Amino acid sequence: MAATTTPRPRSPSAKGPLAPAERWFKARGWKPFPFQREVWDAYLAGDSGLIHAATGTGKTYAAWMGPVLEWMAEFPKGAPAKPPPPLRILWITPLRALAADTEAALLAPLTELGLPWTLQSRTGDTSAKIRSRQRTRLPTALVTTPESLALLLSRDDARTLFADLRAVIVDEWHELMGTKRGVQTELALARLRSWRPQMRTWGLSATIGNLDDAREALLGATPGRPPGRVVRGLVPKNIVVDALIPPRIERFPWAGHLGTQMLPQVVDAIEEGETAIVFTNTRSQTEIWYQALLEARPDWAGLIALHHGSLDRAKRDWVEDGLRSGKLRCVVATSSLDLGVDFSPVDRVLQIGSPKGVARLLQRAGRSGHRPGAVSRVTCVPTNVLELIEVAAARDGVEAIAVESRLPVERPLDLLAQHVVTVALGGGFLPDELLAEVRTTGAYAGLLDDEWRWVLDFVTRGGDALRAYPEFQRVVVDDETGRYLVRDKGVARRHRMSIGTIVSDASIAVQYLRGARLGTVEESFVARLNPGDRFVFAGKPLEFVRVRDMTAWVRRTTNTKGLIPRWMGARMPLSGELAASLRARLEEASRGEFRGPEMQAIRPILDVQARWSRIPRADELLIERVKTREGHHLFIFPFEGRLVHEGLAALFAYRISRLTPISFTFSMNDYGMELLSPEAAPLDAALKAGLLSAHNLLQDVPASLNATEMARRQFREIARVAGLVFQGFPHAGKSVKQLQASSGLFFDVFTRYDPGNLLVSQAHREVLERQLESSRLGRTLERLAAGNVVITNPKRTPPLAFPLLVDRTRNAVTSESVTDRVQRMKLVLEKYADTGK
DNA sequence: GACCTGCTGCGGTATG
Repeated sequence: MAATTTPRPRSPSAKGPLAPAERWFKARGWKPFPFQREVWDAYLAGDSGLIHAATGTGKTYAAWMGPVLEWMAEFPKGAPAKPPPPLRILWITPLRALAADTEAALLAPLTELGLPWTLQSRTGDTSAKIRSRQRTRLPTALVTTPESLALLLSRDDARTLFADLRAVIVDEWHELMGTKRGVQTELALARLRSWRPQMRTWGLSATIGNLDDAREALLGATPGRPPGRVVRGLVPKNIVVDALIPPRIERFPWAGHLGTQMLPQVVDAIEEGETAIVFTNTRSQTEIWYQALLEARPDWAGLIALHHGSLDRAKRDWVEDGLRSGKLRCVVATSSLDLGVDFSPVDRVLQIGSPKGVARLLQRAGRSGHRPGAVSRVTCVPTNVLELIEVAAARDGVEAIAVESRLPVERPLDLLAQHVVTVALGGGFLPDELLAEVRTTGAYAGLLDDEWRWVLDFVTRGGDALRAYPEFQRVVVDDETGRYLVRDKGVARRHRMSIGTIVSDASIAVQYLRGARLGTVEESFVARLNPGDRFVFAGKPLEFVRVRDMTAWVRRTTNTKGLIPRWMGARMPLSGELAASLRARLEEASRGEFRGPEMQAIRPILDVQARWSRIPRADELLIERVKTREGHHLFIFPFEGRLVHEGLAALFAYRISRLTPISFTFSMNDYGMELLSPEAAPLDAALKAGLLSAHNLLQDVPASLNATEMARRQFREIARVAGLVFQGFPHAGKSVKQLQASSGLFFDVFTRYDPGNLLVSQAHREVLERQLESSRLGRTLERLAAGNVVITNPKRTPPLAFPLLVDRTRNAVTSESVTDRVQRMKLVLEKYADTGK
């Protein structure tokens, strides 16, 4: 390169307040991104805000350097080395594993810039040494989880602990927001802000549909607070969504979700890259695919692994290390690998089965190409013909950045009760002051005076029903000062041990007779086993020996043919965004337009659908009437996700049965539902009578299935969070069955003797919102009522309906329970209406 | 053509 005499202009910030950060970046051959400078400037100006950017694009240092620069500006000539400054920065993350990782990443600038700081994660490394040190003094910067933060707030010296706090950074805020863990974080932030009004809050988030809501929830509803920034980092990386196309579509199944027919293509795809993650939707599916891959490629033994939430932590850590170091060629995983440590060597991501949502697919795609500017690619593997449409729809969603929203949780009173006890422990409170503080959170901004009084009564006297039991009088009022306090040592201990909002599923451990724990399976699975039975778990063929102490003892065997455990997890419905894209793709197909390789491939099947019945347009509700030996089937296709269809099926059955006595058997999936009856249902009359009307929703919708029983089950979480049931000491804990039994007892007692109990109404509300997606259900009915109904009478079961037919044989829901549901729905709706929501 | 779906996450006592 020719020498040039032109002097380079000095960077304007070379001497400014950002200089140390610029120097630090330069030393590593980096250059700050404009958004990083923007955040630093905003921080130094005293602003709070939200940064949204993809992972691996420098948002960590965007958030971290603000407080670092502030400190350096305070000591232009160098800070005194000793003693290290007290807690200034709190870094909140939803994952223990992330805490350790973050700690390592943040340490480098501290040492290189010569800051006399201490930095520790309270979680992650749970060694007794760090714990006891933190009991006396906290580090300058602390990486922690929402639960650990709540524990800190329960210390009686909480206020002095945070006396020097300058900044709180909440990592992965999109993950927390929309859950009770997020609300717990909001409450903690409100507490900290009341002590440190100048404190700055920065959130880090992936792209979601409602970033402004996310910022509001994070920054709180304090009157007169500055609006706060939303800083956009490097977001739309190049993301490629493609698919493995079945070689012979006419031989590809019309139903099913395993997808092992695609094994050869998946093996080829794994071979193309250095390291791959194969995502599946369920835990049992990872076990099945792991075995299948091993069978296809025995030479991959030791090079492939599996990862899901029921595997022992040690095993998962081993897998994550193998992925990070590049020792593993392929890991089959559930969303347990969605978040967390950065696996830079991963260059191939496959998704088996429906992606379910745009955000979810983006998250998974982002696990590859984990460097700024790199291309992220995800390859979808259909497990049945119809999923090809979902792939095309998901790509549309990714291209249009039609990412799902995370809706904030509104005033959960179980968590408020927990928080009130935490604060009573952490120095005590005066009711009016705490109420004002709680109302500065987004979640409780609309908290009613009555609700607040009810919560106070609940923690001090146990509410109306438990008045007679001293153990529920957890908080007492000091006669002289009027402060609410916890005096009882046992109450304090039990409370600290049950802080948090996560309620575990029923499970029992699986362990070698002499040796390592493998993970956990459900009690119901073990109950089916006899000694000597074989099953495959954690990728290992095992022989069941016996159950003792909540542990299933096993020994190794060689025969890989055996049962595979199944876990009853939540049912993820197709997201509203993806469902809309799906309807749009069908609409195109109905006009004879087949864009892209997936739609081209599925064309023969959709031709069958069109010949036998019809391909519905986006504004059409397709209803297929089919008569078989089994009876009269109605197949109805709103394309709104399984949960909504569950509610709709119950509603439709109820409305039809009001016209004529008739009983139905149901099945549903993400596309629609089947109502099967021995006689033909009076469909036309029902439509005329308002089958699809959203009008009488509040009277007609039981909002559904076995609502009381569902609420009763939901109450387990509420009872746990509110502190009604104590889980017991670690390792000697109560079984989940016991917990379910005692929380069920509370539910029954409250329902009968304490009709005003607000936790019971909360259980009903949570069932409606979470398990039945009632607001989406209402919107769906409005959409259906505004569109056209198209009824066809196919001779045979067409492709769209076929999976419903298969599904029903698996788990039939009879309309016996519908009658019960309908009876109960009025109760539910009255309660729902009572809460004013 | 008659065919196996159901995720993730945290925290904690006591020690004669």
